[in-house]
Amino acid sequence: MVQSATIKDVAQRAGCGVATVSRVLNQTGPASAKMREKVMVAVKELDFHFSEVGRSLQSSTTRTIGCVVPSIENPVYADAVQGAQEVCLDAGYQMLLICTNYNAEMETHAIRTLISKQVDGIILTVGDVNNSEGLDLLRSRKVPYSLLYNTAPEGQISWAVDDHAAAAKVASVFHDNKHKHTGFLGLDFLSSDRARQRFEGFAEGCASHNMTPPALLEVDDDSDDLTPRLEAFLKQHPNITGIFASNDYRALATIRSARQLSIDVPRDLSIIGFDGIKVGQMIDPTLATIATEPRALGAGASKTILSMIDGSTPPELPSMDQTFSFRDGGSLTPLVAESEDDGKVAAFPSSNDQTHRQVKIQQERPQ
Amino acid sequence: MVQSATIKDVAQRAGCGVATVSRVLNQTGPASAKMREKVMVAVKELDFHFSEVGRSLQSSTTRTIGCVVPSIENPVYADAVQGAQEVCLDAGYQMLLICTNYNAEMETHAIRTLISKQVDGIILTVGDVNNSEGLDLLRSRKVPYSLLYNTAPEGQISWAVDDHAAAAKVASVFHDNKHKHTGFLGLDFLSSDRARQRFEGFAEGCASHNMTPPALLEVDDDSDDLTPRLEAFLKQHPNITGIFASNDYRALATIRSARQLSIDVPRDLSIIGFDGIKVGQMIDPTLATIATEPRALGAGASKTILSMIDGSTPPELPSMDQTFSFRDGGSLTPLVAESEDDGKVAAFPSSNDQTHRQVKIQQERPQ
DNA sequence: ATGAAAGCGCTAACAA
DNA sequence: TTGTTAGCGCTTTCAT
Repeated sequence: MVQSATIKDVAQRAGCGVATVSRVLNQTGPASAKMREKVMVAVKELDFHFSEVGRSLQSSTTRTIGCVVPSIENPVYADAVQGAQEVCLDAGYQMLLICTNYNAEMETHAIRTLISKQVDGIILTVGDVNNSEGLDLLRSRKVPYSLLYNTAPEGQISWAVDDHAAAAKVASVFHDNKHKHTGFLGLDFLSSDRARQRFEGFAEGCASHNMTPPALLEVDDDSDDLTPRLEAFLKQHPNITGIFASNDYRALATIRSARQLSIDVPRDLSIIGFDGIKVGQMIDPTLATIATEPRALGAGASKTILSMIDGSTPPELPSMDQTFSFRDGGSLTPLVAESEDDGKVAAFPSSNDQTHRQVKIQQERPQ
Repeated sequence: MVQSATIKDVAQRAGCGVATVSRVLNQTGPASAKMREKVMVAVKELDFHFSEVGRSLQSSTTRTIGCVVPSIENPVYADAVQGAQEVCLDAGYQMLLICTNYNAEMETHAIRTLISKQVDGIILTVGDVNNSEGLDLLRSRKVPYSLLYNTAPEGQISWAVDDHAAAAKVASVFHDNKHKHTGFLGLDFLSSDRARQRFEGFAEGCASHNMTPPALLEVDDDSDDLTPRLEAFLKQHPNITGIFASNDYRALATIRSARQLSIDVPRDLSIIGFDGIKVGQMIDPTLATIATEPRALGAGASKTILSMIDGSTPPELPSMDQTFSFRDGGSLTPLVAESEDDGKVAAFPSSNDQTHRQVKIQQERPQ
């Protein structure tokens, strides 16, 4: 890497002191027209640009924002980071990105690194908001930070989907469509804040609509073959008519597995996903889901950070129910109950015989 | 942001000079056991960490790699960046990410910025390899860089899919499945290197298999409603039996549009996509596509950069045909030709009447 | 209006 | 073995 021209080179070439060059270029002090001219010429000739490193050392500001997320292979984070990055760039900041792969140690290390690099602020998603070494570090160092996709602990700012409310909304949608017996498909839901919020919100929503408590289908790993698990699950809970999958990929996987089991979606089983990924609307049936706006959340987090840095008034967080919306899709269909005696009788035949299942439902359908 | 302890503070506390602290911490010179001890204690007490900014100024190295890609909303780039980032992190480097939104000005600006920040190397995808201001800049400044997803100009290194060969492979797959009349669906294909490569490779592949030259369906924008365009296209080219979409999203959109036109995929029309996104295998029909490995490419680009920086032997580029593989899927079906007289007669009924189309094909199918 | 010089945190050459 | 100091590129007093 060839040595770039420094301010000294410019000064020399322009025949003046470095201070003059600095003043001219930064418009931070007086300068005669001829000096300005000479400096500008020298700058052009040398194609001079300030070294941000020198600047940073002197100003103890780096115009860099750190961003720590689990993985941008997850499009939710990718989009959020993209949104955050754009806002930073517009404000003349660059973004240092570190992905932690859902690893707590990496998380702490990443934050340490970013502090060492003296980023002016950090946007981050942590594994556990209530127990994060990195977060403690940030607080003790008074580094501005803004949480992203974490449930905000009291008094803190987090740009996140209200998982609890969104999941409750799913329950209410199922209820509106006459589904009474539902299941929740989640991954690792006991160790992840977000998954737990979704399950609890869903369960509470079901309860408040007098639906049966959702049955839980927990998968260990997304690479698992879902089909046998789903089969066993449906055998065990034969009257389930709707499944809430904790994200869209798992919803798609569920549809696929159902198909392999000759269970038609939505005729025999309704599915609702979470996130609102783009492909959900490009497939058949389209995916009913909770649509979220990762870009907007990322952008918001950036705006919060920038306002903390320059002391301007922070952007307002969206109200809880603005962080998501239900998006209808072909994977959800209203259920026409066979009998309605007090809701005690299953709205769905309890036989697990697929043929029967299909036939019954076909009968139930409007046409 | 509270002021962190500096090396001076540590020296003071340990009762020694700054050089000693530096030597101890960097293990870069002699130090008595007791001095080492005193320093370590002071470091612990102050929770001292080096300021990378100070270090960078002095060493003119930042342990930072710049990464410039169009957009990480495109999962291909997101995955590549993730792969690149992981390799950097493992080597103790951080990554500055700038997305250009497919904008050439942004691209140049991004590169200038990264140079100002004195990144030690840059991984980048440019719009036009043969005419890039940013690339010129990098060359004149002798900044190590590695191209990603660009067709490598002679003598340069680029971690990319061989679009031309991959597209030719698609033609040969169509041929193996007895398709003779095909179409190419592309976006902005004349101004983008990659799209052009894919079209040309496909066209050449068709030619070499004595298929008719592919008909071109160019869309202006992914948000376009494809359905009417596809309808007009198929009306104009009634004997087309297979479409190669220039990426998987467009392939999915094509399937959806076909469905709206009562054209069954793959019965009436086979579709092959490009990229190999995850959802391609989760939907029905599964998507036949060119599978690529963005992570591996990103990781490779990082390794190249790192080797340029430390002067070690660079990783070997994968051979052209290792950069992709054809992945079969339900969206492609073999065609059973109606007549085979010298391949001059369409393998597909030329009527554009959908019903007829379906009926004809149903007759043709094995069962 | 301009320049000389101090100092940001660090490393490395040189002295002791 | 240890400390002093120059200097990396820049901004900012403080003289002039």
